[in-house]
Amino acid sequence: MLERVHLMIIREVDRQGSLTAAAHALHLTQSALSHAVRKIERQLGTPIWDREGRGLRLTQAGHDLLALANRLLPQFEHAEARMSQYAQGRRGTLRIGMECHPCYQWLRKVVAPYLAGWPDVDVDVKQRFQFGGIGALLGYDIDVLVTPDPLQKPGLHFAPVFDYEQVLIVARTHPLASVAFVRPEQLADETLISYPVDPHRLDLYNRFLTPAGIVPKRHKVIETTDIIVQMVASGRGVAALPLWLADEHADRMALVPLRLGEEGMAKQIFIGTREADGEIDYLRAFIALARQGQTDPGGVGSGERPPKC
Amino acid sequence: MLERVHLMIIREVDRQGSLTAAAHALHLTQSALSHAVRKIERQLGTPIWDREGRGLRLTQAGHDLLALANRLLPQFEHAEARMSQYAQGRRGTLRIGMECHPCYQWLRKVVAPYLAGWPDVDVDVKQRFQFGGIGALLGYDIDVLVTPDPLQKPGLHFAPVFDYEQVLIVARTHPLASVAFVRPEQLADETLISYPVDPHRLDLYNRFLTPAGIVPKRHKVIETTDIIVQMVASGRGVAALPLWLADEHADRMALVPLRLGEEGMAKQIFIGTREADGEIDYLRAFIALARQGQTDPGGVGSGERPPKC
DNA sequence: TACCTCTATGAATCTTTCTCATTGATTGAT
DNA sequence: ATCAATCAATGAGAAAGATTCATAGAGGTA
Repeated sequence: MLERVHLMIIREVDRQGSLTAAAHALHLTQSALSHAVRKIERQLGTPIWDREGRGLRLTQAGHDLLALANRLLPQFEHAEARMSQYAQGRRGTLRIGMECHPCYQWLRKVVAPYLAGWPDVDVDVKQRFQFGGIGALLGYDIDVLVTPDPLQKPGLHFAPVFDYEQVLIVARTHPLASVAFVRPEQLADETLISYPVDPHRLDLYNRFLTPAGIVPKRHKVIETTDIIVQMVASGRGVAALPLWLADEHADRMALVPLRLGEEGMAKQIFIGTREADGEIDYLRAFIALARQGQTDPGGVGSGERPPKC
Repeated sequence: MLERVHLMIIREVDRQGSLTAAAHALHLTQSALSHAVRKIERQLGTPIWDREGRGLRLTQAGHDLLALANRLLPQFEHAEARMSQYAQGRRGTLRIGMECHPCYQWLRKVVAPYLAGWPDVDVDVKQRFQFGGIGALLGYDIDVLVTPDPLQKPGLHFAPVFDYEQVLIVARTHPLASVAFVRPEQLADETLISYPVDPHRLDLYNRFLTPAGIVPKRHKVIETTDIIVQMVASGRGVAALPLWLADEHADRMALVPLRLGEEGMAKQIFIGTREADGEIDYLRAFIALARQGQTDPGGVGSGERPPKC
């Protein structure tokens, strides 16, 4: 029978490149591994590796098993970690996925009181997903997804947590700095700075530039909000940010937030969960706390600013 | 270490309701199971069941593990099945997911030549998905998804396979039978028959009725195309079908296909795969064959009708 | 060719798992 | 209340399985 060990062997051989090295990594002798491999290959009836001289190369079957290992082993590991948390009296870990770069600051304001209110629950935040946030949610890599794209799917549930306005930030010395609002055409000759996200997922394109048939002169990609803000302040480009984030930085930097279009660009952040998890109390509590910010400005975090912004 | 056996035990105890019964189902003695359970609980540091008199009830930790078991065990089983196919010289099983009821007839015309061309590949078709077709694709429950909703996600790839026109079918005796095309208002007093799908996913609502603010008088749900057609022919309601399917039945039944709106309702069917599977030859071949129908009417199936319809 | 490195294999040993036999506890029926 | 039936727990011995040691074979390299 195909066992967890076998998957571990396959994964380790792939990582280390040889049976001998994998054996050491697994704290076994080379002989033990060889025996184990021989046995499982005989049981499955198909080789996992082609022996090429002194080396191995995965067969088609082996590739399948490696993919299986990479999918299943993390789940085993996570389950064990969770069990050991239960063992220590802790409730579990709430794994939060973020598909919304600038929401990080907002999240911190939700997580702080949550950790205080649920001392036996840990929180983990992930930001990179092989199959996107929805995939991570469906694949049980995360328990909660913070995203601007709610995407109704069976088995999932999305709830809005807050509304905000997306604005363009420019340096105070920028020619556009004094306009009442920005038109798409006015960006045709600008350098746009954004997070490293597929442009098709940026609302600045979807809802502003593309409908007007405009493409900015250049598009730079930067990971961190702080650097983006500094780049903009130094006049090297413009960027789209939530108004509340822009305001926070505008205090300290030479920045001006500009309305995108005459009406402004309204956005919403949603929080997604699996319907199957509907009864997990500490998860419900998190969502309740997150949504609370929407209607009760003082409820989340420092209270220095309404979370609705 | 948490092993596959443990998950099997947990699943089986849940299915059978008792350790003793589970033991028999697993071809073990009750004693063996008891020992195994005791050991894994000691290793994990947390009980999996609360002992209630002579019975067991899952703890929170146990529920987690049961969920894990239900997620992982099928994947082990599928992998083993695939290995045994490799062992027999077969290439594997192409698991096709269908999110498009009436496409079934089309699929048969693609599958027939595919099976002939790839004698060492099996085909399996699934139509029910816990997390929807996309979830099934991401969760490796299927390898190919046939769907009208392409839904671009990272890690997935969608390709259009054919276009068709969605029409309304009514009985030949129906008052609407002679109109040039149907307006939304004309359905306000009708009984609509559809497949059992969430109305929000029916384009008849999304693109026709809802924009006009119309709701049909009744909405009946039926599983099989044949029965739907018979119900319509007998004057008990109207239904939306692909034109080519409607035509097929119109030959034999007293049916009339009607254009939906002045322009008609154009639809497209897509075929989705995981990008990671891009190099699997028999999968590429399937997609190639499926798309072929789009441009080469004689290429798929009986040739009695252009697959584009 | 000599040498190094990697995998394969047989036999012995050690570890784990399973069964048997038995006990204690709970439930339902008489 | 007692008896019978059912279920889980446990200890000891048996069976099965995994690991190691020692060694051979094979491919690549200097």
